[in-house]
Amino acid sequence: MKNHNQIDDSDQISRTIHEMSLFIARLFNREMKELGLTRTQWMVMYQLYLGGEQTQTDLATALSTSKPPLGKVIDKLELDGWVHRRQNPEDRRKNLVSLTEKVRPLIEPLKNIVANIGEIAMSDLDQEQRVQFKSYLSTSHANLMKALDDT
Amino acid sequence: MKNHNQIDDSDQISRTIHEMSLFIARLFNREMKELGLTRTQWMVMYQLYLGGEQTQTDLATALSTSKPPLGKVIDKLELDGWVHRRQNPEDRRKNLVSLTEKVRPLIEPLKNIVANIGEIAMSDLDQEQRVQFKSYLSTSHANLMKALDDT
DNA sequence: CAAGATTAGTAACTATCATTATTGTTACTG
DNA sequence: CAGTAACAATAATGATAGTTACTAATCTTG
Repeated sequence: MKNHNQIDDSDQISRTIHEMSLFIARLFNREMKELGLTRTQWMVMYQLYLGGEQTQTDLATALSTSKPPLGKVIDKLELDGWVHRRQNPEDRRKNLVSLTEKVRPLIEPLKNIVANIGEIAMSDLDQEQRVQFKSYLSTSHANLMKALDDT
Repeated sequence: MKNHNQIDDSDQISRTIHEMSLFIARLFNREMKELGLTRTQWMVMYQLYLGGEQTQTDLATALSTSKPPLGKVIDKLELDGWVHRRQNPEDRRKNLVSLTEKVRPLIEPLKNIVANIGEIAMSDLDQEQRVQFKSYLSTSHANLMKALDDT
Protein backbone atom coordinates (compact mmCIF):
# COMPACT_ATOMS: atom_id res chain seq x y z
CA MET A 1 0.00 0.00 0.00
CA LYS A 2 2.01 2.93 -1.23
CA ASN A 3 1.09 6.56 -1.22
CA HIS A 4 0.90 7.30 -4.90
CA ASN A 5 1.00 11.05 -4.62
CA GLN A 6 1.08 13.75 -2.02
CA ILE A 7 -1.05 15.95 -4.23
CA ASP A 8 -4.63 14.88 -3.86
CA ASP A 9 -7.27 15.74 -6.41
CA SER A 10 -8.52 18.86 -4.71
CA ASP A 11 -5.06 20.26 -5.39
CA GLN A 12 -5.39 19.77 -9.11
CA ILE A 13 -6.40 23.10 -10.50
CA SER A 14 -6.90 21.63 -13.97
CA ARG A 15 -9.48 19.20 -12.80
CA THR A 16 -11.24 21.62 -10.48
CA ILE A 17 -11.59 24.18 -13.25
CA HIS A 18 -12.75 21.57 -15.72
CA GLU A 19 -15.47 20.33 -13.40
CA MET A 20 -16.56 23.84 -12.47
CA SER A 21 -16.96 24.61 -16.15
CA LEU A 22 -19.12 21.52 -16.64
CA PHE A 23 -21.19 22.28 -13.53
CA ILE A 24 -21.82 25.83 -14.70
CA ALA A 25 -22.88 24.63 -18.14
CA ARG A 26 -25.28 22.14 -16.55
CA LEU A 27 -26.88 24.80 -14.36
CA PHE A 28 -27.09 27.10 -17.35
CA ASN A 29 -28.59 24.59 -19.73
CA ARG A 30 -31.08 23.45 -17.14
CA GLU A 31 -32.36 27.02 -16.69
CA MET A 32 -32.54 27.65 -20.40
CA LYS A 33 -34.06 24.37 -21.41
CA GLU A 34 -37.56 25.74 -21.90
CA LEU A 35 -36.13 28.42 -24.17
CA GLY A 36 -34.44 25.78 -26.29
CA LEU A 37 -31.15 27.60 -25.83
CA THR A 38 -27.79 26.29 -24.65
CA ARG A 39 -24.99 27.99 -22.81
CA THR A 40 -22.74 28.14 -25.85
CA GLN A 41 -25.51 29.58 -28.00
CA TRP A 42 -26.10 32.26 -25.42
CA MET A 43 -22.41 33.09 -25.22
CA VAL A 44 -22.38 33.72 -28.96
CA MET A 45 -25.51 35.84 -28.79
CA TYR A 46 -24.21 37.84 -25.86
CA GLN A 47 -21.03 38.59 -27.77
CA LEU A 48 -23.17 39.82 -30.64
CA TYR A 49 -25.17 41.91 -28.20
CA LEU A 50 -22.00 43.51 -26.84
CA GLY A 51 -20.19 43.97 -30.11
CA GLY A 52 -22.98 44.39 -32.65
CA GLU A 53 -22.84 43.03 -36.17
CA GLN A 54 -19.52 41.33 -36.82
CA THR A 55 -17.84 38.63 -38.88
CA GLN A 56 -17.56 35.01 -37.82
CA THR A 57 -13.82 35.35 -37.50
CA ASP A 58 -14.21 38.31 -35.15
CA LEU A 59 -16.68 36.35 -33.08
CA ALA A 60 -14.43 33.31 -32.95
CA THR A 61 -11.53 35.48 -31.80
CA ALA A 62 -13.60 37.25 -29.16
CA LEU A 63 -14.85 33.93 -27.83
CA SER A 64 -11.41 32.27 -27.88
CA THR A 65 -12.68 29.48 -30.05
CA SER A 66 -12.03 28.33 -33.60
CA LYS A 67 -14.10 29.04 -36.65
CA PRO A 68 -15.56 25.64 -37.55
CA PRO A 69 -17.38 24.98 -34.26
CA LEU A 70 -18.54 28.59 -34.17
CA GLY A 71 -19.94 28.22 -37.67
CA LYS A 72 -22.00 25.26 -36.51
CA VAL A 73 -23.43 27.18 -33.59
CA ILE A 74 -24.36 30.04 -35.89
CA ASP A 75 -26.01 27.57 -38.28
CA LYS A 76 -28.27 26.45 -35.45
CA LEU A 77 -28.91 29.98 -34.18
CA GLU A 78 -29.83 31.09 -37.68
CA LEU A 79 -32.10 28.08 -38.19
CA ASP A 80 -33.92 28.95 -34.97
CA GLY A 81 -34.22 32.61 -35.94
CA TRP A 82 -31.94 34.09 -33.28
CA VAL A 83 -29.33 35.53 -35.63
CA HIS A 84 -29.06 36.72 -39.20
CA ARG A 85 -26.17 36.23 -41.63
CA ARG A 86 -25.53 38.57 -44.54
CA GLN A 87 -22.62 38.83 -46.89
CA ASN A 88 -20.37 41.84 -46.53
CA PRO A 89 -20.85 43.59 -49.88
CA GLU A 90 -17.33 44.99 -49.75
CA ASP A 91 -15.71 41.62 -49.13
CA ARG A 92 -17.72 38.67 -50.24
CA ARG A 93 -15.64 36.26 -48.18
CA LYS A 94 -17.08 37.67 -45.00
CA ASN A 95 -20.39 36.95 -43.31
CA LEU A 96 -21.77 39.67 -41.09
CA VAL A 97 -23.71 38.14 -38.22
CA SER A 98 -26.25 40.06 -36.13
CA LEU A 99 -29.01 39.40 -33.63
CA THR A 100 -32.65 39.36 -34.67
CA GLU A 101 -35.38 41.23 -32.84
CA LYS A 102 -36.53 37.92 -31.38
CA VAL A 103 -33.56 38.08 -29.00
CA ARG A 104 -34.23 41.43 -27.37
CA PRO A 105 -36.77 40.39 -24.71
CA LEU A 106 -34.47 37.59 -23.59
CA ILE A 107 -31.40 39.68 -22.89
CA GLU A 108 -32.31 40.71 -19.37
CA PRO A 109 -33.65 37.35 -18.18
CA LEU A 110 -30.59 35.59 -19.53
CA LYS A 111 -28.20 38.07 -17.97
CA ASN A 112 -29.97 37.37 -14.70
CA ILE A 113 -29.39 33.65 -15.08
CA VAL A 114 -25.71 34.32 -15.63
CA ALA A 115 -25.58 36.60 -12.61
CA ASN A 116 -27.36 34.05 -10.45
CA ILE A 117 -24.88 31.36 -11.34
CA GLY A 118 -22.04 33.73 -10.46
CA GLU A 119 -23.81 34.33 -7.17
CA ILE A 120 -24.05 30.60 -6.52
CA ALA A 121 -20.38 30.11 -7.35
CA MET A 122 -19.31 32.71 -4.79
CA SER A 123 -22.04 32.25 -2.23
CA ASP A 124 -19.78 31.43 0.70
CA LEU A 125 -17.41 34.33 0.12
CA ASP A 126 -17.65 37.84 1.49
CA GLN A 127 -17.23 40.94 -0.61
CA GLU A 128 -13.49 41.24 -0.19
CA GLN A 129 -12.94 37.58 -0.94
CA ARG A 130 -14.98 37.85 -4.11
CA VAL A 131 -12.80 40.65 -5.35
CA GLN A 132 -9.70 38.60 -4.61
CA PHE A 133 -11.12 35.49 -6.20
CA LYS A 134 -12.04 37.31 -9.39
CA SER A 135 -8.61 38.88 -9.46
CA TYR A 136 -6.92 35.48 -9.16
CA LEU A 137 -9.13 34.08 -11.88
CA SER A 138 -8.29 36.96 -14.14
CA THR A 139 -4.57 36.52 -13.54
CA SER A 140 -4.74 32.81 -14.12
CA HIS A 141 -6.82 33.22 -17.25
CA ALA A 142 -4.23 35.61 -18.62
CA ASN A 143 -1.37 33.27 -17.70
CA LEU A 144 -2.96 30.38 -19.52
CA MET A 145 -3.76 32.43 -22.58
CA LYS A 146 -0.20 33.68 -22.72
CA ALA A 147 1.18 30.14 -22.44
CA LEU A 148 -0.94 29.12 -25.42
CA ASP A 149 0.21 32.07 -27.46
CA ASP A 150 3.87 31.54 -26.62
CA THR A 151 4.04 27.98 -27.86
CA MET B 1 -23.47 54.19 -28.94
CA LYS B 2 -24.95 53.05 -25.67
CA ASN B 3 -23.30 51.27 -22.84
CA HIS B 4 -25.18 48.00 -22.74
CA ASN B 5 -23.95 46.80 -19.43
CA GLN B 6 -21.76 47.86 -16.53
CA ILE B 7 -20.56 44.30 -16.05
CA ASP B 8 -17.79 43.69 -18.51
CA ASP B 9 -16.71 40.24 -19.52
CA SER B 10 -13.89 39.91 -17.05
CA ASP B 11 -16.55 40.02 -14.37
CA GLN B 12 -18.31 36.97 -15.72
CA ILE B 13 -17.04 34.07 -13.70
CA SER B 14 -18.88 31.61 -15.90
CA ARG B 15 -17.10 32.69 -18.99
CA THR B 16 -13.70 33.01 -17.36
CA ILE B 17 -13.93 29.50 -15.97
CA HIS B 18 -15.16 28.12 -19.27
CA GLU B 19 -12.27 29.63 -21.18
CA MET B 20 -9.72 28.56 -18.59
CA SER B 21 -10.98 25.02 -18.92
CA LEU B 22 -10.58 25.15 -22.69
CA PHE B 23 -7.13 26.71 -22.44
CA ILE B 24 -5.99 24.03 -20.03
CA ALA B 25 -7.31 21.29 -22.30
CA ARG B 26 -5.46 22.81 -25.24
CA LEU B 27 -2.18 22.97 -23.35
CA PHE B 28 -2.71 19.42 -22.16
CA ASN B 29 -3.58 17.94 -25.51
CA ARG B 30 -0.72 19.72 -27.17
CA GLU B 31 1.76 18.17 -24.74
CA MET B 32 0.28 14.71 -25.07
CA LYS B 33 -0.18 14.69 -28.79
CA GLU B 34 2.83 12.50 -29.51
CA LEU B 35 1.52 9.98 -27.00
CA GLY B 36 -1.81 9.88 -28.81
CA LEU B 37 -3.55 10.64 -25.54
CA THR B 38 -6.07 13.35 -24.70
CA ARG B 39 -6.80 15.18 -21.48
CA THR B 40 -10.04 13.33 -20.87
CA GLN B 41 -8.44 9.97 -21.50
CA TRP B 42 -5.74 10.81 -19.01
CA MET B 43 -8.27 11.93 -16.41
CA VAL B 44 -9.95 8.53 -16.65
CA MET B 45 -6.66 6.71 -16.42
CA TYR B 46 -5.51 8.79 -13.46
CA GLN B 47 -8.70 7.98 -11.62
CA LEU B 48 -8.04 4.30 -12.27
CA TYR B 49 -4.50 4.79 -11.01
CA LEU B 50 -5.74 6.37 -7.79
CA GLY B 51 -8.69 4.06 -7.18
CA GLY B 52 -7.59 0.78 -8.76
CA GLU B 53 -9.95 -1.56 -10.56
CA GLN B 54 -13.50 -0.24 -10.45
CA THR B 55 -16.80 -0.25 -12.30
CA GLN B 56 -17.75 2.25 -14.98
CA THR B 57 -20.44 3.69 -12.74
CA ASP B 58 -17.91 4.27 -9.95
CA LEU B 59 -15.60 5.96 -12.42
CA ALA B 60 -18.37 8.13 -13.80
CA THR B 61 -19.33 9.22 -10.29
CA ALA B 62 -15.75 9.95 -9.30
CA LEU B 63 -15.25 12.01 -12.44
CA SER B 64 -18.57 13.86 -12.10
CA THR B 65 -19.65 12.78 -15.55
CA SER B 66 -22.34 10.52 -16.96
CA LYS B 67 -22.00 6.94 -18.02
CA PRO B 68 -22.48 7.11 -21.79
CA PRO B 69 -19.60 9.47 -22.60
CA LEU B 70 -17.38 7.65 -20.12
CA GLY B 71 -18.19 4.36 -21.85
CA LYS B 72 -17.01 5.83 -25.14
CA VAL B 73 -13.73 7.00 -23.63
CA ILE B 74 -13.17 3.54 -22.17
CA ASP B 75 -13.91 1.98 -25.56
CA LYS B 76 -11.10 4.03 -27.06
CA LEU B 77 -8.72 3.41 -24.16
CA GLU B 78 -9.36 -0.32 -24.39
CA LEU B 79 -8.88 -0.30 -28.16
CA ASP B 80 -5.51 1.40 -27.68
CA GLY B 81 -4.47 -1.02 -24.96
CA TRP B 82 -4.41 1.40 -22.01
CA VAL B 83 -7.17 -0.25 -19.98
CA HIS B 84 -8.77 -3.67 -19.60
CA ARG B 85 -12.43 -4.51 -19.06
CA ARG B 86 -13.59 -7.68 -17.36
CA GLN B 87 -16.99 -8.75 -16.18
CA ASN B 88 -17.55 -8.91 -12.44
CA PRO B 89 -18.27 -12.62 -11.90
CA GLU B 90 -20.51 -11.83 -8.93
CA ASP B 91 -22.65 -9.31 -10.83
CA ARG B 92 -22.62 -9.79 -14.54
CA ARG B 93 -24.06 -6.32 -15.15
CA LYS B 94 -20.81 -4.74 -14.00
CA ASN B 95 -17.60 -4.18 -15.91
CA LEU B 96 -14.46 -3.92 -13.85
CA VAL B 97 -11.99 -1.57 -15.51
CA SER B 98 -8.28 -1.50 -14.75
CA LEU B 99 -5.07 -0.07 -16.16
CA THR B 100 -2.72 -2.21 -18.22
CA GLU B 101 1.01 -2.41 -17.64
CA LYS B 102 1.50 -0.19 -20.68
CA VAL B 103 0.40 2.79 -18.58
CA ARG B 104 2.93 2.51 -15.77
CA PRO B 105 5.89 4.29 -17.37
CA LEU B 106 3.67 7.22 -18.34
CA ILE B 107 2.31 8.02 -14.90
CA GLU B 108 5.17 10.21 -13.76
CA PRO B 109 5.64 12.16 -17.02
CA LEU B 110 1.92 12.82 -17.25
CA LYS B 111 1.70 13.92 -13.63
CA ASN B 112 4.48 16.34 -14.43
CA ILE B 113 2.53 17.79 -17.34
CA VAL B 114 -0.44 18.32 -15.02
CA ALA B 115 1.77 19.95 -12.43
CA ASN B 116 3.38 22.20 -15.01
CA ILE B 117 0.04 23.45 -16.20
CA GLY B 118 -0.94 24.18 -12.62
CA GLU B 119 2.32 26.07 -12.30
CA ILE B 120 1.54 28.10 -15.41
CA ALA B 121 -1.95 28.90 -14.17
CA MET B 122 -0.61 30.31 -10.90
CA SER B 123 2.67 31.70 -12.13
CA ASP B 124 2.08 35.30 -11.06
CA LEU B 125 0.90 34.41 -7.56
CA ASP B 126 3.01 34.02 -4.45
CA GLN B 127 2.73 31.12 -2.06
CA GLU B 128 0.06 32.66 0.13
CA GLN B 129 -2.02 33.74 -2.81
CA ARG B 130 -1.91 30.26 -4.27
CA VAL B 131 -3.27 28.81 -1.09
CA GLN B 132 -6.07 31.37 -1.10
CA PHE B 133 -6.84 30.83 -4.76
CA LYS B 134 -7.07 27.08 -4.36
CA SER B 135 -9.27 27.56 -1.34
CA TYR B 136 -11.64 29.81 -3.27
CA LEU B 137 -11.75 27.35 -6.13
CA SER B 138 -12.53 24.54 -3.77
CA THR B 139 -15.34 26.52 -2.14
CA SER B 140 -16.79 27.52 -5.46
CA HIS B 141 -16.57 24.00 -6.83
CA ALA B 142 -18.47 22.76 -3.80
CA ASN B 143 -21.08 25.51 -4.13
CA LEU B 144 -21.75 24.63 -7.75
CA MET B 145 -21.92 20.93 -7.08
CA LYS B 146 -24.37 21.52 -4.26
CA ALA B 147 -26.56 23.70 -6.48
CA LEU B 148 -26.74 20.90 -9.02
CA ASP B 149 -27.65 18.35 -6.38
CA ASP B 150 -30.29 20.56 -4.81
CA THR B 151 -32.29 21.09 -7.97
C1' DC C 1 -40.56 -17.82 -6.01
C1' DA C 2 -42.76 -14.74 -9.55
C1' DA C 3 -43.62 -9.64 -10.78
C1' DG C 4 -42.07 -5.35 -10.55
C1' DA C 5 -38.46 -2.04 -9.35
C1' DT C 6 -33.43 -0.97 -9.65
C1' DT C 7 -29.09 -1.04 -11.50
C1' DA C 8 -25.09 -1.31 -15.15
C1' DG C 9 -23.99 -0.57 -19.39
C1' DT C 10 -24.87 0.64 -24.19
C1' DA C 11 -27.39 2.69 -28.33
C1' DA C 12 -29.04 6.62 -30.60
C1' DC C 13 -29.15 11.38 -30.99
C1' DT C 14 -27.71 16.26 -30.23
C1' DA C 15 -24.31 19.74 -29.17
C1' DT C 16 -19.34 21.43 -28.36
C1' DC C 17 -14.67 21.79 -29.46
C1' DA C 18 -10.61 20.63 -32.11
C1' DT C 19 -7.60 19.94 -36.40
C1' DT C 20 -6.86 19.55 -41.23
C1' DA C 21 -8.26 20.22 -45.91
C1' DT C 22 -11.05 22.78 -49.49
C1' DT C 23 -13.34 26.43 -51.83
C1' DG C 24 -13.99 31.10 -52.92
C1' DT C 25 -12.42 35.73 -52.63
C1' DT C 26 -9.26 39.41 -51.99
C1' DA C 27 -4.64 41.34 -51.60
C1' DC C 28 0.04 41.49 -52.81
C1' DT C 29 3.97 41.69 -55.76
C1' DG C 30 7.29 41.22 -59.15
C1' DC D 1 -1.62 42.37 -64.63
C1' DA D 2 -0.70 37.51 -63.84
C1' DG D 3 0.60 34.41 -60.26
C1' DT D 4 0.82 33.66 -55.61
C1' DA D 5 -0.05 34.49 -50.86
C1' DA D 6 -3.41 35.41 -47.42
C1' DC D 7 -7.96 35.29 -45.67
C1' DA D 8 -13.12 33.79 -44.56
C1' DA D 9 -15.95 30.33 -44.26
C1' DT D 10 -17.17 25.48 -44.63
C1' DA D 11 -16.51 20.28 -45.13
C1' DA D 12 -14.85 16.25 -43.05
C1' DT D 13 -13.42 13.80 -39.18
C1' DG D 14 -12.56 12.64 -34.26
C1' DA D 15 -13.21 13.40 -29.34
C1' DT D 16 -16.11 15.06 -25.29
C1' DA D 17 -20.36 15.86 -22.94
C1' DG D 18 -25.34 15.44 -22.34
C1' DT D 19 -30.27 13.27 -22.42
C1' DT D 20 -33.39 9.67 -23.34
C1' DA D 21 -34.36 5.00 -24.38
C1' DC D 22 -33.24 0.22 -24.24
C1' DT D 23 -31.30 -4.44 -22.74
C1' DA D 24 -29.77 -7.48 -19.50
C1' DA D 25 -29.03 -8.71 -14.86
C1' DT D 26 -30.02 -8.36 -10.00
C1' DC D 27 -32.77 -7.16 -6.10
C1' DT D 28 -37.23 -6.61 -3.57
C1' DT D 29 -41.39 -7.88 -2.06
C1' DG D 30 -45.78 -9.69 -1.77
